[in-house]
Amino acid sequence: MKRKITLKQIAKELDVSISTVSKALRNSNEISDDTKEKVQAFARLYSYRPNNIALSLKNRKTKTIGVIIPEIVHYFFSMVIRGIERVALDRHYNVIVGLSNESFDKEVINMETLANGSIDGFILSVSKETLFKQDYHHFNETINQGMPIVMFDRIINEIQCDKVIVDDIEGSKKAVNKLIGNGCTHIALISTKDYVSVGRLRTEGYMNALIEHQLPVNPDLILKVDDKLESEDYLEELEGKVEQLFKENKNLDAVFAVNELYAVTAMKVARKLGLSIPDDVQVIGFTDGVLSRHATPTLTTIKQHGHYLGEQAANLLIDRLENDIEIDEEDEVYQTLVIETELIERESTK
Amino acid sequence: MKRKITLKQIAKELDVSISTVSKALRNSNEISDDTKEKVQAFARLYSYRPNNIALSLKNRKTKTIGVIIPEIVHYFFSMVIRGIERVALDRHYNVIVGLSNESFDKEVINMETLANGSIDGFILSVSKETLFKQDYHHFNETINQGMPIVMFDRIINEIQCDKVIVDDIEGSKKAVNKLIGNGCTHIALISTKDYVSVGRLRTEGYMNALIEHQLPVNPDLILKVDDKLESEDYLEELEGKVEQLFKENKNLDAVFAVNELYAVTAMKVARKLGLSIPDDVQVIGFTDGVLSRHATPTLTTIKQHGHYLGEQAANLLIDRLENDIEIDEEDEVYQTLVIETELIERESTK
DNA sequence: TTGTACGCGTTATCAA
DNA sequence: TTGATAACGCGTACAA
Repeated sequence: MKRKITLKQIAKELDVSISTVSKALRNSNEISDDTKEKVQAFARLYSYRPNNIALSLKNRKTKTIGVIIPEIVHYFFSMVIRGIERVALDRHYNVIVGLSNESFDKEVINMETLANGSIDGFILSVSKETLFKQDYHHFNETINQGMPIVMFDRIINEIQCDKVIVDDIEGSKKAVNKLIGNGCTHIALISTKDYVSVGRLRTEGYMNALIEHQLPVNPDLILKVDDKLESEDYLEELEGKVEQLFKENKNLDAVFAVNELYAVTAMKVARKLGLSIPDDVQVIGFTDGVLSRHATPTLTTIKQHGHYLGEQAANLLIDRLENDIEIDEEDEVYQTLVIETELIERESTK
Repeated sequence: MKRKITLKQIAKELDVSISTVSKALRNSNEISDDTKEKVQAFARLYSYRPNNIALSLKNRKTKTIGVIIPEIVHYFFSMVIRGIERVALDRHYNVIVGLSNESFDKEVINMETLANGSIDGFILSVSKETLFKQDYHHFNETINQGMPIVMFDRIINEIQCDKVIVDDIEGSKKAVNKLIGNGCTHIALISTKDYVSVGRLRTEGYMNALIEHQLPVNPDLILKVDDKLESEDYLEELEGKVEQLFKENKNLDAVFAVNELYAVTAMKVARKLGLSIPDDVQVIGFTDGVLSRHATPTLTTIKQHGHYLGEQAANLLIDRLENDIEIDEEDEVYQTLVIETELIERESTK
């Protein structure tokens, strides 16, 4: 077992100084061709690679991005990570992933451990608990320490940082407009409670579309589900509520759901009640994941382009890290990128 | 913007030496209570935290695990990451994630960048291309440098390292036994090409079960699909092949598929051909993911306990890292943990 | 009780 | 053309 070799060891072996080795390896023309040759050959033989940690310490930058997401077993978030990873690899950055698991405490802990020198900046999506508590001190502290943050999807408007969001309002409008265009007039909404920003925005888009088409906004058609962690019980409860929605609104002719699970559940309930999709009820979901593509019937969805979003977020962060011209003052300019959504039409709509 | 504070700055401010500060903060009884008080108060005020990078360099360990997986948008792999993360957080380790995207080159690059000091050890699942090429030099080199590897799921037997695998053979037997128990006699298998180890093992389990029940192994009932990256075309091709399987084997009364997608596809094709599930055809898949739980009908599956697998892998690695008694010689003892599978019965079987 | 010196691995600067 | 030294931030053995 040949341990990792260092400059010092090479220097000792070849009986030259450490700095000579260092320069020779970087092909400095301070060094004679002879020595360069010798050193490089030896280094190659022992496959020398500079130690990242030492470089990080010296350069005061780690070339590592910290990513904190609420949940990884989730189509959208894992697509975002894929996008971040892709750009990071291209631009020679590493990615450390922390999961908040929707918990405020874990989010804080994860951020604190990473902020102590392990990374150069954060890309994160805020946990539900944090959104609920509205306690944002950890974000502010991180930013105050000079560590940039890029928030995506679940963002906090008041925090001064770069943001990348999905065009939730427009996306929802697209969905509802499609349903209206198909002749639906009693369109139900299945959403989350309002403290989840994306649920709120998608609800807004839903209402905007109705209003713009002079259709009434009927509160009875709006179901806001408590978004607990997924469990068997939860699923039954969800189905129960959706079934109730259908039964109390016999004239319901379409459903717009703010995520895949709600949409698939709506289809399941509709089928159970003997309704045919898309003839009796048309359904559109948000997030174009595996569930939508393989549901029966296949689900029309609003695609968020999570992969692209991740790429944009990573570029935003790395750009800021590398333009380290230290504007320093209060007049930092932050961007908010909006990623367009796309309507993917499948069998659940006409 | 108050930049991260260091021992040096505290020392300067309080007009004491760096080591005094260091000791005071670690509550050394070499230091007077007065000084300790003063230093600690100051440190608290400026929320001093030791720099991880400096510690890593000093201790020659990073307390960071490198995880390389082929794909993140994948139920099983993301569950494994969740498990790894959980243990890592508990045991005060960070997790750097690298995606090989099923590519040999990316796997190599990712490992090389991480191995140069960024991490203490690897947890990884081998990419398909690597399995196909059978080029394992990067694993051997890493291990030779004294960096431990834990392989999971897609492993390589010849490599000397700890391993955690799913009990693929037994799991498949469970599935097929269940189908046989339900009276099925013409059980089709939809699997991947053989170079994917798990596909091969699951095929083996399928055959074992048949043989043990004195049922014939009929090659016509075995479909081995080329496992390309998921694309629209690929899906159509898959459906075509599965449909052909059904049509050429009218007596087919059950399908065992080595993943969710194949299983769901089988159900879709069966439905299209007017076959009822589970009355005409029963279906079982491998991997108990979202797709299975929300398919129609819901899918009976073999659950792999990916979360638990991840936890075990992380514990195995960290145990090895921390028992650094340097056995050094050839007589290292490596373990292979086998994670039991579980049959989750749902609507697609009787 | 406090401070000095050293080393972790690297690079940059300056001296030889 | 080469080498010594300092610095990145920390902890610790040893000296004062």
